[in-house]
Amino acid sequence: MAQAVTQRKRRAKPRWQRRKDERPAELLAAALEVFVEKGFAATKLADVARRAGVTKGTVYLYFDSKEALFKAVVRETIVPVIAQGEALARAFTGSARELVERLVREYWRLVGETALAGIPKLMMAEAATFPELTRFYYDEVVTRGHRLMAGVIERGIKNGEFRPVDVMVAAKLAMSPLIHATVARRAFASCMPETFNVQQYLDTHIDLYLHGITTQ
Amino acid sequence: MAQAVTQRKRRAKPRWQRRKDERPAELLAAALEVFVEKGFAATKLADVARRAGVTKGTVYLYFDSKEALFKAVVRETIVPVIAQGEALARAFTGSARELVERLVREYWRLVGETALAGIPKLMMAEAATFPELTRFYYDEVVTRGHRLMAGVIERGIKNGEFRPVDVMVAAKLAMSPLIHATVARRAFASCMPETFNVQQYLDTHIDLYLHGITTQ
Amino acid sequence: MAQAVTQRKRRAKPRWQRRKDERPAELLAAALEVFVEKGFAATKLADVARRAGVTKGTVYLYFDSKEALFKAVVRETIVPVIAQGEALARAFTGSARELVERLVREYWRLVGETALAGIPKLMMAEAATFPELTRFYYDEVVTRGHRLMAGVIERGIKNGEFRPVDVMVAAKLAMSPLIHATVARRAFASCMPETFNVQQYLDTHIDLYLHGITTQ
Amino acid sequence: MAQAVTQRKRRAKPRWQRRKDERPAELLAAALEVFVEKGFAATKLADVARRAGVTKGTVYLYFDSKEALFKAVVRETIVPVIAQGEALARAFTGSARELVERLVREYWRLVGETALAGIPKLMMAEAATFPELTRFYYDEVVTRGHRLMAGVIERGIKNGEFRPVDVMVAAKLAMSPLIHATVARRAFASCMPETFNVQQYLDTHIDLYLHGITTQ
DNA sequence: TATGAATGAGACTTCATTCAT
DNA sequence: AATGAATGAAGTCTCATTCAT
Repeated sequence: MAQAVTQRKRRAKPRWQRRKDERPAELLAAALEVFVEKGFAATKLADVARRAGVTKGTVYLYFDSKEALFKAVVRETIVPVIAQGEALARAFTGSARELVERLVREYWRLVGETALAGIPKLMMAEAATFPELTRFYYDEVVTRGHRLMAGVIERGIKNGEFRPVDVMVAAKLAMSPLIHATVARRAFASCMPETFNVQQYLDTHIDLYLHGITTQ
Repeated sequence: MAQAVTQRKRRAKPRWQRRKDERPAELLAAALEVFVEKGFAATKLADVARRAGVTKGTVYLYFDSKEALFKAVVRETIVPVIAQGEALARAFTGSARELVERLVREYWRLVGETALAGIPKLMMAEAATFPELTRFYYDEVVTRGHRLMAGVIERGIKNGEFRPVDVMVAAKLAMSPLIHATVARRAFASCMPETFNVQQYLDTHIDLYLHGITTQ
Repeated sequence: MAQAVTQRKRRAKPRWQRRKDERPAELLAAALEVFVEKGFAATKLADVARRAGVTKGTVYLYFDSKEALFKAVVRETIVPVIAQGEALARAFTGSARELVERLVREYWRLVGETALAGIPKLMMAEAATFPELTRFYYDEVVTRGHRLMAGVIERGIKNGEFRPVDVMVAAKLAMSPLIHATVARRAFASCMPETFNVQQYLDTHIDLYLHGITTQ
Repeated sequence: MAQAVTQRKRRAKPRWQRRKDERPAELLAAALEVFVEKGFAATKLADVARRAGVTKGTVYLYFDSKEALFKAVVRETIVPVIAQGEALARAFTGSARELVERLVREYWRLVGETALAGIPKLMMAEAATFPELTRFYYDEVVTRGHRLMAGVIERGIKNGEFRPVDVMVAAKLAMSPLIHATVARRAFASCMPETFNVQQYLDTHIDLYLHGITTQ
């Protein structure tokens, strides 16, 4: 009998659980989704909380304010991707052409078609509201990304694969169709015909771009 | 009698200027600025009103709601530009190469470096909030713009200037660096080095793009 | 018929009225009552608003914040009383004894038994929360009040009515039973027996105090 | 087996100290400090807990609620002082004059300059919030204190030391400068000049008061 | 036509209280 | 016995919208 009670107690589903360690990541993931969908100002913390499976108050155990949550979303989710790209470039042994193609496809695989795609959209929309965060993002993501690609292009110019061009400008032109597609795909998701084919878009970009930059 | 009325009108010193005709355009211009700067949710109608030189209440004499104002900003400011582009293409007599270049530069002149640059940014940011407006924008601006460029590319393929490619995809690739630059320039205005040179960006885009799509 | 409509329109009681000029004073009066009753932290602005016959939002048209409202309550209601006391003393031509008695009774008439009685209570309770306001109150009310009374006592000493004592200390001792009664009466209103007689308290204080300070 | 248990106990380093007996007093002391400093509504139980060296949850092991804690602070800290005063009076063998002076000085020694000084302040500030507690305090502290002093004065009248006066009123007048000083000293601590001399205030009060009440 | 005072719904944030650990 | 993560009610403050003037 005592045992029965014990068992019932043990089995009884607790109303909530302590998850001190997992909560921040769960909250960040939920916040990313909602911020991307609604924008910063229109996001209600109650929605973020609900999506993370907690209540409003809990958010404040882990983040000081809505603004702090927003900043954490950007700061903590995007930088690792850049690092991955840099590591990829360092380890790569093939031609510059191949590396450009590889980086483009990786960007899409890691950002364009994942939840991270929301980050560029957020920054475009909210940059003016968070100047400090924007500076961080511009330095640690935008510029660093461009430099990564510029390095590859420079290698290609040096070894004769590519025509001589301003490498930073060329890097921006390699990335901008990707970033635009990332942002626009989310914005116009409901409008796009089923026939729109991202892979074809990527393939054609790579084709035209490499065709355009290659010697001869 | 008519004279009496006239006299009364003339005598009465109006407390406010009647500007029934000019007001809407002034309000739309002010609203565009503020919406672009702050986003829809963070925009205060009082700010819009102040920038237009009137007070809150006046906005409601011309627009039913903040949402209606926002929709009007988008609907009434962007469509004319597309029409201009289409007219340009119809009238153009040179090569497809030249027309592509011309359209790119015109986009920048008419949108990229004017107040209209805010519209694409707004749509990226607020698309999810206004599905109906987004559908309108996608059909009447995005798709129509792409079709315009696609027609030019098709012409180039047919007359042997360009390699055979999917014309809608190629059109998107011709435009996306422009649109991305339009949006990003606003977002990162405060971060960009003085050395960033838009003309060089446009020149290089045209150069690489045409180089990439041209036969041979 | 048209006239009937007009009349009905004119008669119809408006849902609210514009009272730009009267509102601040009405709000301050309502706020004083509620702050005194509940204390600063436990006061809800909605209560203040309701008591002033408006809604929450209206309070913010006239005061920046709850804190600003609190400070205004103190700053704008108490100083005039001190000035009145000072004027009284200046104009008085009788003996020091008579003036002490007169000031004591005036304090009670103007503060002790009016809504202003709440101010000393508020300051005792909230001093630690508003250091700057407390400094203001201490300088402009407490000290100024003490100096006023000290001046009278000094006059009494000089003309031989009173024994030589430290005039500031004696002034404080003339006032403290008044202020304490002011504060305690509110706090213990519901506990005090009907038999408690403020006039007797004042009479006895004046009697004992003057008896104590008078020569011989 | 018993040994095994012992060993396990000895080895296990207890995460918390068991202090079932000391805790309540520690919590009451901490609570008194914070309640006095901030007022009831603005006091956070987390602050009280921290000052007592425990955490929020622990408070609830000893007190049912914030309100219960507040009431306990008042009920359990002040009554003993009254009892001390009563004992002092009973045991006193000197003149009424001397006893009045002695009680005044004892009040200051035991309340005015100790942590207990906060209690009167608290009651002034929070009386309206806790009617039942206020009734208790009024009966068991205020009235009892007044009766104590009134008894002494009555003794003085009977044996011819004092003039015939209403003894309860006179008792209140003996105490009110003390209580006011107790409360005001805390409130205006930061404003008071270093030159303010409590002893002189007490001395003068005793001097004037006894001078005023003494026969001839 | 224009104003801006007034409204009131709604969001962020705090914190007393509970309860899983 | 003690902790502190989680809850959720409640309050401050904002701002789109209305309406008396």
